[in-house]
Amino acid sequence: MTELPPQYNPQAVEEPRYQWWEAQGLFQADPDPKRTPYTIVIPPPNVTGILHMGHALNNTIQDILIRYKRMQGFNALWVPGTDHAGIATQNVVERALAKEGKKRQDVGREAFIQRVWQWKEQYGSTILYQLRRLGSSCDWRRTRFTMDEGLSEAVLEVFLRLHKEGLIYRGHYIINWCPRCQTALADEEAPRQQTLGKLYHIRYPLEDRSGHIEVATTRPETMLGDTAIAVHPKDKRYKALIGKHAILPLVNRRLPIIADELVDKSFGTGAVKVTPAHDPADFQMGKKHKLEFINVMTDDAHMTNVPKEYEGLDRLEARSKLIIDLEKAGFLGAIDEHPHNVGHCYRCHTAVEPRLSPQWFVKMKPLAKPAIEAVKKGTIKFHPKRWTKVYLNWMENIEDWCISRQIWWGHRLPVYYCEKCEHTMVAKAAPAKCSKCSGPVRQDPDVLDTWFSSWLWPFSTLGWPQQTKDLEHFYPTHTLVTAQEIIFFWVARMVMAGYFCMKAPPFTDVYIHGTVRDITGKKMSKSLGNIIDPLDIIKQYGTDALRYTLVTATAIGQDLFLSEERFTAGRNFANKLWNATRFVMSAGPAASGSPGARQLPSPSASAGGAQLAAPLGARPSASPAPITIPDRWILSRLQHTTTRVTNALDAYQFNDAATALYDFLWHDFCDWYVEIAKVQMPQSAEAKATTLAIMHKVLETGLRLLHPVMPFVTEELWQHLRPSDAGPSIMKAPWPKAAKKLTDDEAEAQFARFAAVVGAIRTMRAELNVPPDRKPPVHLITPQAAVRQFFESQQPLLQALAGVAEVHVAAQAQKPKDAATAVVEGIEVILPLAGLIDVAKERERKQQRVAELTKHLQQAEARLKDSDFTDKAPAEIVQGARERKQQLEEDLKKTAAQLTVLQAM
RNA sequence: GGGCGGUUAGCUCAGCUGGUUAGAGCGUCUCCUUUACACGGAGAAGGUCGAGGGUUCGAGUCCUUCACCGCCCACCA
Repeated sequence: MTELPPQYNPQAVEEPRYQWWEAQGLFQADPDPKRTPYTIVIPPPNVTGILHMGHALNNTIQDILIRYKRMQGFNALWVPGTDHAGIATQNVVERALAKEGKKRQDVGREAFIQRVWQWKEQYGSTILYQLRRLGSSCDWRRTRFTMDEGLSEAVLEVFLRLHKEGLIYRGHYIINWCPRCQTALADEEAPRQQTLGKLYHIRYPLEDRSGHIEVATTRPETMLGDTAIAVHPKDKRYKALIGKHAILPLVNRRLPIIADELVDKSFGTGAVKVTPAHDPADFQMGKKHKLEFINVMTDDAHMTNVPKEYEGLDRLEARSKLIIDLEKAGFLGAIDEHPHNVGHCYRCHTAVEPRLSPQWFVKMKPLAKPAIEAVKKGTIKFHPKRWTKVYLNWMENIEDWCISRQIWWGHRLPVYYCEKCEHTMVAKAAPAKCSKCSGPVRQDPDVLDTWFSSWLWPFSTLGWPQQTKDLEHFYPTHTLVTAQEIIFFWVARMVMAGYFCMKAPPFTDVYIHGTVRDITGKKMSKSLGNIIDPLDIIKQYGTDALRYTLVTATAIGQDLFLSEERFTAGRNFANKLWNATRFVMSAGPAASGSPGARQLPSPSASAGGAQLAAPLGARPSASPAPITIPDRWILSRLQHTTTRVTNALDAYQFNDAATALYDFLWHDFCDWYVEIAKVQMPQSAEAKATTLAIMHKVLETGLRLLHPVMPFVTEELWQHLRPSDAGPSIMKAPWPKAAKKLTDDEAEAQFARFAAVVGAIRTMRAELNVPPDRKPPVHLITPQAAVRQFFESQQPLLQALAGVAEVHVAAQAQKPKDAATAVVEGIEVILPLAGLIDVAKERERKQQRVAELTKHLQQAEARLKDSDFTDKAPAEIVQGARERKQQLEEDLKKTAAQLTVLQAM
């Protein structure tokens, strides 16, 4: 046993300990039909990712679950991996190319993809190493990547199956187009930014020359692609115009005036120009009303298919010119300032252009059906429950999924076109020639949306489409831990894929945790500069501190607001445990090997309790040592804590589990029991042996319970305390079970009385500024013989913990002079302190106390007088109220008597 | 425009199925270098639980209206 330094140094412990765990193979799990599996698949971080607080929270929670279940004896598997993150990764490499003055088109597709792979090999594991720093106990042998061979096979397989069932089709769709990057962007890749734009009012003459209809637009240049004007069907102002035609200014195209409920009567003029090829809403109207789709912009946002004076102009040049021309021709109305949200390319910040383009889609409605059923039936449960509604609402209104992306990095669509006859073929490998006309074939240039591989993650990582042993044993997985942002993108789609491919749910429980925010409630983000870097925190405070604080900072599913100071709580807790262990170790070994050493006495059924009953172990102890009320109390508290922690973890109430352990280990164990141990141990060899055994047992059990939350410090300390018959690591130590026979209400009640008396004396000492070395005698007055007997037996403890000399226990109160007095739990506490008492001040304090007790007593009496209460409330509540009233009466009587004495002085 | 969450001590938050005198951490104040720990110990101050209404013997907890803060979804051109 080595000497422990007085401060816990996480830096010295964490990395070596982690490497040891990994080297021992403690994270590994293999299929074993004899054991019950518990599986988690990691939400794969982007391969470009670096660890942020969101990851830290997400993975801490998963690790807590996995470590907990592993200790409970489950065959616990946590599958790690990364996501190829199409656009994000392509960007990183494009930026590197840009430094060489090249664009991806300059190097070509093949070479570019080579570069991305090189980048991935070099940097793609960064996030995985960072997850190790966090203590994540993943089975790293099983690390997967969404572009791995096996996972790519799964992607092709599912594409083919969907296609075969008629669930994949090609169609036109309005997408976000970045004219600078020349690619389509998903909505989430084109975040909307508040932009101060202008709202231009333009007058379109009516065909019958009876006047004009005025519309409002933020993008006047799109008018060149207008093919209709729309109004709300119930808009009285325009009702008469529906079915008539207007003339598009400068172009002179004839536009039907249509009615559609999509139009907002209150916006602008209530009439809207319809440009089906350049606006998502207009697109819908275009389809519904069978309008013409005119694309008026090229890939780089220059005008095309327009009158020749505008042909080839940049979109913004065209806008300026149009405004001038409209003005000249008298078509232009008001121009208003108009702040609105415009999508911007997330990497170059260019305003995106909604644009019509051919894309591939998956029909979602048929896939959604079983995914809705599963959640409705409770096969899959959300925690907290409220997300169920969000999920179902989205699923029931699900739209088809656009799965094609115009980038290079990703799974290329297994779609081939004949160069000659344009026949379309879907196949895993390129067909040699067209199946229809034998012409040459080319592959579709697009790749699949990144989610098209991650929706297969729960089974593709276990080997699907092969029928593997892993799949058989570990699927369906159990808990999916994720953030609310990706319920739709990811969670919902995994459920659909699970039923489509496996005919079974991908997981049974979904835990949705909150978003990590800064102290002002903002999301942590680089651009806001409000990041707290988890790796910084790990360096400064240690991984356990980070984990503890994250877990206590959030109730189930609530967002957490972090400031750096909070992490000191976790660091201090780890240090407290460290020192508690130092003390226990220095007090003596747990007498390992000798019979009865680890066999704790259990509480006696007889009153008084200073007597030993049967030991915990199988063999009866040879030399029984007395077991005291505090002994019984701490063991009983341990049982309650075990139950509470277990229940909390089962209910995903991680904060409650962590708090329960903090309270127990810090307050019950360190503040009380360790101090008590210092008194008990010198009393006799037997007392010392028993106290030591209890301290070892309680601390060791507490460390097990805490291990899922704070893995490093608990392992380190457990290695020092480790009973000789335990396994090599706390990771494999069985999860503690609460022992009914050790729960002890009587000892808890007695101890509460004792602690209250100690507290009363301490308060009096503090308030009267009694010097620490002054140890007055104390008088305890109570008519209850059993209580007197108890306090008499606890004299040394009271002396040490309350800082008093002799303890006088009596049934009758004397009239104390020059004494501080208090009443707790019906016990009068009298502390003679000649020379320190300020009678006037004491009197005032006592009066306040009497007033307080009177108020509470009146409340209690009023309550009991109410026959509604006594009749309708449960008997035990009424009984409790009676007892409380009695206690208050007694305390009040005695406090009043003390006041009388003071008043006489 | 829909939906969801929040509003409890100076600050950050717990308080799960309604039941004694509403808790914690941090901060503040007082005392303590007591042989595990000053990343510590002992004690104290500090709250009409956002506002109104309702259900109930009983509401921080359930229902309802409102106010403010925040989030998600949606086609304000």
